[in-house]
Amino acid sequence: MQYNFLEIEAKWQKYWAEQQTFKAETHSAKPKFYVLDMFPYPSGAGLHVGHPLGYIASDIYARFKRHQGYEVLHPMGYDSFGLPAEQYAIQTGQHPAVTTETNINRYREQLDRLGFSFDWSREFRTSSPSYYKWTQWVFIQLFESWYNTSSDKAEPISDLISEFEANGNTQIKAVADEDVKQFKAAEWKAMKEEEQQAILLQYRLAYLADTEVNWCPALGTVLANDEIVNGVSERGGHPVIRKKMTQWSMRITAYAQRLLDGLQNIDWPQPLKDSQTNWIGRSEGAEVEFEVEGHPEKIKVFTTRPDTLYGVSFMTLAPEHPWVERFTTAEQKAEIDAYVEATSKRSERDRMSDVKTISGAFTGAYALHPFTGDRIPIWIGDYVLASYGTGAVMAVPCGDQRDYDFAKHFNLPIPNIFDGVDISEEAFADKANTRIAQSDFLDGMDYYQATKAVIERLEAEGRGTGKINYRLRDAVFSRQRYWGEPFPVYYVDGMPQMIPTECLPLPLPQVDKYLPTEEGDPPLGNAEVWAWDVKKQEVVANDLIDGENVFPLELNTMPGWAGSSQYFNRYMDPHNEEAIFSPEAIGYWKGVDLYIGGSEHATGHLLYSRFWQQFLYDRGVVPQAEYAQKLINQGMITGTSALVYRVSGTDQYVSYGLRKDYQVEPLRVDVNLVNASDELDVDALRQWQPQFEKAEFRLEDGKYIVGREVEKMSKRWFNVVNPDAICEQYGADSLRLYEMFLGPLEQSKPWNTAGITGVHGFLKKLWKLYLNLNEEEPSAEALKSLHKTIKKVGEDIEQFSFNTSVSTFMICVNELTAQKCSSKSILEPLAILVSPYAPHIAEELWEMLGHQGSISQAPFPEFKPEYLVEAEKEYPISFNGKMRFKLKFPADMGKEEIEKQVLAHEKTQEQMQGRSPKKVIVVPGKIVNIVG
RNA sequence: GCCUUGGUGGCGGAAUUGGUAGACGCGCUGGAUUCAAAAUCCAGUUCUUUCGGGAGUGUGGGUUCGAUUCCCACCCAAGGUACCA
Repeated sequence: MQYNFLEIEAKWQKYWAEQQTFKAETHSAKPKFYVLDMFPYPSGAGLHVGHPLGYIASDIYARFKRHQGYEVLHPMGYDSFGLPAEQYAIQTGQHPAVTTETNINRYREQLDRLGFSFDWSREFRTSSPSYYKWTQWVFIQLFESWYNTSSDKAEPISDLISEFEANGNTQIKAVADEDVKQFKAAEWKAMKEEEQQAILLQYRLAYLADTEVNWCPALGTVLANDEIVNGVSERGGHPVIRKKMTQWSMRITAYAQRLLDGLQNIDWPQPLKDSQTNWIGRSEGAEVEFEVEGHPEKIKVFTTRPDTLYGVSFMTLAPEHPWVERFTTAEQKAEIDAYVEATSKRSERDRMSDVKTISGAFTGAYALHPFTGDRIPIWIGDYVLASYGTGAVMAVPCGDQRDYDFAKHFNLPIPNIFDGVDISEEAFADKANTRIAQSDFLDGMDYYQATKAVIERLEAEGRGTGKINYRLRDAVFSRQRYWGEPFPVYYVDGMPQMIPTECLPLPLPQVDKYLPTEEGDPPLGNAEVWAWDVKKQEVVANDLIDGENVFPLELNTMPGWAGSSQYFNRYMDPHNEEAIFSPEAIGYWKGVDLYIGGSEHATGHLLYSRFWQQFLYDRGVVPQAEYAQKLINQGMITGTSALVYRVSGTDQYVSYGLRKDYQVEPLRVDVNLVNASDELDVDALRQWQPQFEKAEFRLEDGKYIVGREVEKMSKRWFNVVNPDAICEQYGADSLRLYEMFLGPLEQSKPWNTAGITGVHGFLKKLWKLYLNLNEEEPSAEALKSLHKTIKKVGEDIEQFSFNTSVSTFMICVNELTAQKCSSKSILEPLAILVSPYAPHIAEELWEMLGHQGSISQAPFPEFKPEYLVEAEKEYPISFNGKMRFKLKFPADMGKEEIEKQVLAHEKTQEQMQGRSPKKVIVVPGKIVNIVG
């Protein structure tokens, strides 16, 4: 009987689907385990072999946990709102929902072929109204909340209103807009409703504000900072400019410290934690106020070096700083105007990449030193960014290299306030070795002492305060797109109002065109039925808008990360229509125990979703502040491109080894035309593309050998390998094993289809072992092979070292084959061990062993150390640390006896060549080392 | 520049707390089987060698009886981040 993988795999996939083998029960007496994959965006290109890597790993873990007796939740769904479907809609007029549906079906087919143990009954898509109902619901919760700094958590906005009514806002400690005005209770009560709403908006966690945004004209939308790479849009590479717009934002900055602190409690990869830490960018220092000569305004600066306050010799404002025009003197106006104009023309990218050019201009104004009263010239310079800190810097050239370079360039003074340090060549920025001088009351202090002293005095004199600054900005939450979640928002006199939660979901309206309107409104501006009737509580036609009962709805939609920020909780109770999830469901599943996905989401999805979770935790919706205890980043699988070498200007192609003798240009060809020995199928190439039809080949040893290059798997390099083709030729079990066998999960590694014959051959050998099953007592050898494997594989899975378990299986099967083992008592546990990795063949073998039903719940075999005990140990005998030969001794032989026998051995004499050993080290059970 | 991760045969990669470097697989070489091919099976495969051995885990030092593993300095690659005050 042959190993017919196609038949076996189809059979069991059908069985699992029909029996709902992997359906997770929320009301289970078993302990729970939640294994989650980052859900995919279903692109039109389908899956290539790189995509399932993480899914295979998580599936192995999920299946392993089922064998261990856990109730396992292992769901899958689709992040199905997104740009590509919308772009396609713009080009073709086809509704994005249609494209998305087609792509999802293709994904599902491909996923099904790989034999994953997903509970498909829980599947959802972020673009279905039944799902985004709850995305809209969370948005409303954020709108209805503010951040209380005193209790350090989000609280209902109704509490804030009560506080305003009782005491005004002077006592309140909250995270809010910078420019909130102070008022008393009586003043609050006297305000018009509209005015009150405007103030509340300054406190809400989801708020509307005029913000300077990254506007991408080509995409017609706003982008978040992390959607911009090197100054151009991540998708499409279009230029991005700064622009002021009224936008929804999320007050994620309120959670900066908690997002930072939370990292210590979760088992996530260090590089990922580092990039979140970096992104949040906490820095400790002081905010200092400088008076300006002849002006009522005081310039606030943030500094991390308050200890160097006496070293300030000038001040630099960002050219975009709002007060630049105000401070500039008549004489300097022309120069400043020209500089501001020039800076505004430079793109962010320009300013970023050009670090050598030093530029700036003097405003003619002077600030006054808070302690000495010295006059400090105010400059502007494009090295200061308006978006960081206060957009102003107190320049200390002796202690900061950029300030130093600026001072040198413009001949500004560089006072030295460090004891015993030479600053004639460069600034001195070493905090640890700082000793302050020429600084009045700070002289002789180190960095810590001086910083403390300065902050104390600033606070005492009311000229500044200690401050912690974060790089993290509030997240812009509006997108000028069609294919996203609509905001559950309508506008009364320009003030946003929430649609009642019982009326959700607010579904996306139909539009004729997916482009912005002629007036420049977002695509939803094309909808004709997009107004809210507060009486009827339903969406009605726009021409009914009367400003009394019918109001316009929001035209923006939510960004890509909205739908993925709480999906992991929704899987716990995905079809609940009454609540985002039931208390029982969240109470049982609690959170994700293992989350596997790519590291590219480090500062996007993985930061925003932690923010939403913290918020929902504050509001009592979820029981844990962090939703994923452990996270693993799977590495990328790269492609191995194949190159042919065309002799310039001809139709001749020379083999790899001959290319040096000619002037050639390398061309990439389809990797599927090349075999395991790098030989090209030249006839297939001639048919592949017309340009090769008349090609002539210069061979070496009768073969055409291709060159190889490892690079990202991509259609344009012709190195994409489709998992469907692999399943067809070798089967899903072979593919699963091979993906794991390639190397450690977290590392990136190149794909080369050739190697798959190794694991495929292993499965065939495994199959053969089960063809003549018997009930005989197993040999000691066979028991040893089995228990060695149980031990190693169990340890490997817990450590996510899947590559080494595949090797272990191979060794075990090689040994059992050599032993001619057909004993059921060995092969039955072996089938369970293999089952998480190669589930189809394992099910079939389980059936051959005489079982009915699925292997998936069979208990994981127990390791018994007594089978590994050996009577003899083969000792490596090394000389000066180098192993030279081996000797066998009884396992219980003592140190002295071993030493005696080794020294007496003729091979030892040979090695020593008459020298006498200086020292002999015997580690029982390990090694013998002779020094001499 | 800074942070992080990594560097072992022709290739992917193994190597418990420091204790036999190169497991396992690909590829390659030779052989068996076959009309032939595929498939399968057997033997060999780090380099070097005067066939005794010798060298060897990015480079150079150090600790140790013993280092791929620990320490110091450096080089290279990948990922993240950046006029961040």
